[in-house]
Amino acid sequence: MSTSQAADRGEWRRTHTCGELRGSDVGQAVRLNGWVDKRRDHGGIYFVDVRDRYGLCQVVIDEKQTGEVKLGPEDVVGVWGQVVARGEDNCNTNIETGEIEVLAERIEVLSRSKVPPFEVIDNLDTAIETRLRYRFVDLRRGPLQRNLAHRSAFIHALRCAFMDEGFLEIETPILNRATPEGARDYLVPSRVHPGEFYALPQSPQIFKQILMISGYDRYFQVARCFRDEDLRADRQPEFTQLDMEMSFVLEEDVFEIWERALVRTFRETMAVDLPESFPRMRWIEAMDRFGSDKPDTRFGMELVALNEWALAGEFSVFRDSVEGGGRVMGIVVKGGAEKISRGQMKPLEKKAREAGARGLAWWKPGLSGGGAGPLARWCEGAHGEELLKIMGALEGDLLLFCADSRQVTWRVLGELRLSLARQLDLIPSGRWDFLWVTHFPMFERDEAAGRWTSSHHPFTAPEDWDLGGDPAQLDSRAYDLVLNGWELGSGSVRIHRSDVQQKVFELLGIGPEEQRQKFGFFLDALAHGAPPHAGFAVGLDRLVALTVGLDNIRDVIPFPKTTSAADLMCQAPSSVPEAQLEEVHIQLRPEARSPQEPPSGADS
RNA sequence: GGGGAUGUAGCUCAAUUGGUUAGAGUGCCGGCCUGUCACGCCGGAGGUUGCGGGUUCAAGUCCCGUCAUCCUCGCCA
Repeated sequence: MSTSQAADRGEWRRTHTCGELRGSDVGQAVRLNGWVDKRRDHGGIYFVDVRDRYGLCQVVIDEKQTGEVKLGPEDVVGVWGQVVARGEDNCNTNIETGEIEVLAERIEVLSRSKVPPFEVIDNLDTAIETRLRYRFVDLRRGPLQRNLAHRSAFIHALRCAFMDEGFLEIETPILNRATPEGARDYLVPSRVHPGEFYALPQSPQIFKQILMISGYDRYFQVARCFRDEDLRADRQPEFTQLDMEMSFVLEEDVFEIWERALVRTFRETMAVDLPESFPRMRWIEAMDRFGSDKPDTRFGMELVALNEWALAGEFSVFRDSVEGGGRVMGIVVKGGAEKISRGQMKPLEKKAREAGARGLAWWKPGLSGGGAGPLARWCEGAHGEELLKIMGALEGDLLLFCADSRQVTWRVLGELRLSLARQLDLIPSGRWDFLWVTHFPMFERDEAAGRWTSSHHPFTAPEDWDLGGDPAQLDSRAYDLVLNGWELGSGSVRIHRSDVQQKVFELLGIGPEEQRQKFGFFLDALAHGAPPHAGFAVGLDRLVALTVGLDNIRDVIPFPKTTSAADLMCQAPSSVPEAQLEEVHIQLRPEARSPQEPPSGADS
């Protein structure tokens, strides 16, 4: 065996991948390349599994043939040899190439590997920290390779779907102008404009609207977006959207395009048949039935309104809540009387309080009235019977209640519903419950700042173009796509009239001067022939994660960042030499200065 | 910014009330083995117990601080 002779001569072409040889290839002379996986040395006979992203192939080494062979884990090798049948007794049905093996004539090590920090195996329980630090090893593992291959196929199918619908794929700038509102921007200092900064796009929103104004009536893009906000399992500081926009359309047109694209993509990449059309639900209905604007509709346990019943009863907490403009709602946990013990009520109550409730009223109805729980004494006789009827509950169920403002009631019961469903394993698997949520409110009140904010974004069209009446009551033409309780994406019919856009800015407390300064170009564009238009963007990381059964988006992203937005492999972010800062006219504040040493990454 | 969890060998974990030389599995290295495929057998190396400080005769263990990772609330138009 010689090291890198082949490399010196450039003879590293392979005839086959490690995953493709079959019984029908027996007798062929082949050349394989790959990484050394498992080795099984029996003295006179030496088995080596050689791996690439297509699979695994057993190579048999007889050192009388090949000379001495010393292979370490993850060495990159080239193997010349002959495909031979394993014989019935020696077949390995666990791998695709299990009928054959390659009898090595020559082995060359193209590249030696250090012992890897963890094994390249499918079922790995190594800490994510180590995996991210050595992501180049982690990415060799089957699950990651399958996830990224699926992601590639999935995005390809979506891209084809939009191309076939006549959409143009158009790129928009990464270096943008910082805009007020929305998430915190990632900033990039300008060298040629001292003291000025670009912002990375939170989304291509304004550019895609301008593309509509410019007549590109069907646009899409696989767009990277950046938001400098704190991370979650389903949130990375940079993420990918399939972003699109269309002119001369209504909501339904956008929905139908996406339904066709997703049906096709699920069929082509997963052999899953989605329904031709997804249900639509108004925002207010989602909130009243599920306590969430991204309801998981795979299971029931819906919220039940109990105002009338509460007013007919004697329980003053409930009565006062309703009379004070609040509401009383409840949920039924089927069979919950037995499944949720008194001791298990404590964590539920804690959860309710965390969601804003002042307490948690509950009732386990008894056979002949009464039963258990703080509410039992208020549910005796006909009043209790009435409650069971309204809620569709029976003896043996657990009934949970919340009396508060409608926002708190939604939130408390919405969270209890989800938490109980997970705890009691009520969520069926294998379901793809897509849902369009429509008619979001136009504005939300920011009490702390004493102003209105857009609940979607400030370019969203109102239901009423005159924007009359109480801003709190205005519906917008924004919509979300929800899958299994995850918000996959959002969009809206946009404002195409500069007068309406200015009115919305004013309602949001952005005065004429600020409008001119920050959005002048956009208002100008709107005043130069803007077609009515609407659009949507889907978070591909989330969608792809869901389709491979993950609740964390990290493993569908090749190089994800940690919850503190660090890249553990490259150790980004890092400090930079003073000279580089000078070029971009930046002087660090004292508390931001790091020691002279280059950053170690572990202590910044 | 707040809350919670975790941090011991390359990896995954254990270590009694604070008490002897910090152990196991796995991986790695060496030896043996001609049909293994989670190969087997024998042997070996491998530790700043995240970091800093404190309490104590004695700290992996207790206290304070700090860093990192994960989950989460706020935040994410």
